[in-house]
Amino acid sequence: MREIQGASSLTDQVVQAVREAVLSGELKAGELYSAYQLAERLKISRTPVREALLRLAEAGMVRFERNRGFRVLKRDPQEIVEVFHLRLLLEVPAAGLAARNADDTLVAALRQELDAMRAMADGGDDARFMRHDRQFHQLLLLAGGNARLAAVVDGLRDTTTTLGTSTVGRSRNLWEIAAEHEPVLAAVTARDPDAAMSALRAHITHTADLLVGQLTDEAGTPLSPAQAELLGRPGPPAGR
Amino acid sequence: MREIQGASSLTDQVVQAVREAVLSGELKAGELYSAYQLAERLKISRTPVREALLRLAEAGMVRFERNRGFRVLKRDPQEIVEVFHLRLLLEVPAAGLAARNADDTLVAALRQELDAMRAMADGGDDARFMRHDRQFHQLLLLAGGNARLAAVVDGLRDTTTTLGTSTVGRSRNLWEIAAEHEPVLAAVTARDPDAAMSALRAHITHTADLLVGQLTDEAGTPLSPAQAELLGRPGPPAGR
DNA sequence: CGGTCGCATGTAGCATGCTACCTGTCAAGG
DNA sequence: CCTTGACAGGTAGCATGCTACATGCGACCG
Repeated sequence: MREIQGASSLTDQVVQAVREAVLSGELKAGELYSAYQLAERLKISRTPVREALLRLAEAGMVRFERNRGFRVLKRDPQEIVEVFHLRLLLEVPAAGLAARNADDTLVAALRQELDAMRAMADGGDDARFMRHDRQFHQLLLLAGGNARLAAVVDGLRDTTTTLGTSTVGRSRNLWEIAAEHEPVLAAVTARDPDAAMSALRAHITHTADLLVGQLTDEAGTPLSPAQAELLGRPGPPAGR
Repeated sequence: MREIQGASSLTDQVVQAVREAVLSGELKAGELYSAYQLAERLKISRTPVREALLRLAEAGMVRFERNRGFRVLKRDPQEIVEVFHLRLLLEVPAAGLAARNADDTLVAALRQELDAMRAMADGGDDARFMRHDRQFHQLLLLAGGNARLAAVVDGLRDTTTTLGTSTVGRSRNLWEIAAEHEPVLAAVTARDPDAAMSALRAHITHTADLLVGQLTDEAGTPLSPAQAELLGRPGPPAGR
């Protein structure tokens, strides 16, 4: 018996639809929209639309403004920095635990996702690529033994996904990103926690740099020293 | 001009009410309830009740069962371990950053919260004590420079708060808990990141032990080695 | 011509109607 | 006595009605 459950609810579908609309630029950040019109456009009632927006509001993607509408929030560099700081703090140690506890099933599953990522990179299919990327990280995090940690990181990805796909020179980056997962997988295969941690740290840091660069190019405001420190100093300052 | 905004919504009030009801034992974990009846009991319509429950469901406090009702979820040791593992990963480094960046305003604010905690411990006022405890941690985390990190931790506390207040021999523990904050404050005052981190680590670990002990006493199932490892090995294995 | 106020418009938030469906019960049939 | 199946009760999920209110615009007044 399979669980269906997740895909069924109209609310869930709207959440997905709004995410994609923001990604595709159909809904622009900073702009004001109405749940009324959105419901009409989707040919459903206002209730599931509202509930979906409430969920997205809690995730920080939109904000309700009483009697005016809802606003798609802008992502500023500060936010990206914060999200990736969190990801470093959480994913790096989790990868270490995963490498320590790894079994062959995990290694095989990770390999499969990585292969899939490469295939999607060839095809230039951003969306599918991201799905497999995400799945790769999820597998790793779950293997770390903390399901809630995996859930938190998954939520964090939602907030950054809002940015992505500047659709420019993307396919080359896809290959680079896929390549960065290889050392992680190798370390897990070798059951080497330290190597897994540093490989993942490099990967996440690089991803952050790409996104931050993309945003600072647009906005023209460079990163503050304090922001840079969050990304450069993921763990306890370690050195005394 | 002051922002009011937050406290107004009926939905928010219901969220608060349900949290308190779970705490007070009015709503029992594992039991099945209906949004219908809850709305009737609160003398409001079903919509805000439903929206509040949806928010709590996302936070992992309740779960909807289609056409049956919603269930208040049981907290098992595994979950507590996961939450505190996360708190160690997030709060400890944040405390280090806070100590590094601390200014006198922060120190004064922390001192104030700690004093308030002691006063509430004297009065045996659990609820208020927890508010100041929470505020102490929030101040520290925000000083770490990552607002989102602070928000995530705040959410984590929500899920554990569901447990608390076994109301037994509590007042003595309140004093102990307050005392554990003293070294943290001292380290921040001295701008000593390492000391702040180890003090906070000790505090969080101790809190986790108390809660886990409370649960294992009830359930009789001791912690698995894997679970213990999550709490004992907060950061990157460090050595090496 | 500049400033104020009333009003039309549109929205979030709340209340309520409606439907499909899950579950427990109980009676009929083996 | 056990199995089966119709049925009543109750729920989540969705649709829709209703209200207070925030805003922009234009008329009216100074």
